[in-house]
Amino acid sequence: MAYWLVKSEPDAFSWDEQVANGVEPWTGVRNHQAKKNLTAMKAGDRAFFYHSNVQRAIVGVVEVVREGYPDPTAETDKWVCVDVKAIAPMPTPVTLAQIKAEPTLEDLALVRQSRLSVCPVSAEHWQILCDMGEWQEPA
DNA sequence: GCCAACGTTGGC
DNA sequence: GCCAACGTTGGC
Repeated sequence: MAYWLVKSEPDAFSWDEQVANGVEPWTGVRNHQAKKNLTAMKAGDRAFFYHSNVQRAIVGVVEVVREGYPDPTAETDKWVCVDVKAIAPMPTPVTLAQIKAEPTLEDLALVRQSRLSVCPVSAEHWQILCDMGEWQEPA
């Protein structure tokens, strides 16, 4: 299983909406590197749900339930989206400031490439971030 | 609101 | 194919 981090501006699409909707298509990616990451996602992969801009924190965890397919919101079929399902919120949201203050996370794609909206997360970094957020696997 | 990073576009 | 101009994203 691979791990990821997906970003959304809460003004456009928030974690609360993700929870309310359950399964939601992750659309609107118009960047080739982000698309590459979306394409590499497998069903069952986990991703952190990150609020950019106003909150700047990891606020929840989602699971990939449908692998890459053409993004219906794109004018051409060259862009890709996946479906993700809300699993649970982070008990303690992990802020960007905390992430930047943690030396073991300095290579995180989120930090190194702040504009990339879909980033891979290594298993080691995933574990560190789960610890920081006091993540508990739902029963 | 400003600015840095980065992607895209278009002239040459 | 290079590079300047411009637009967008996202942190501060």
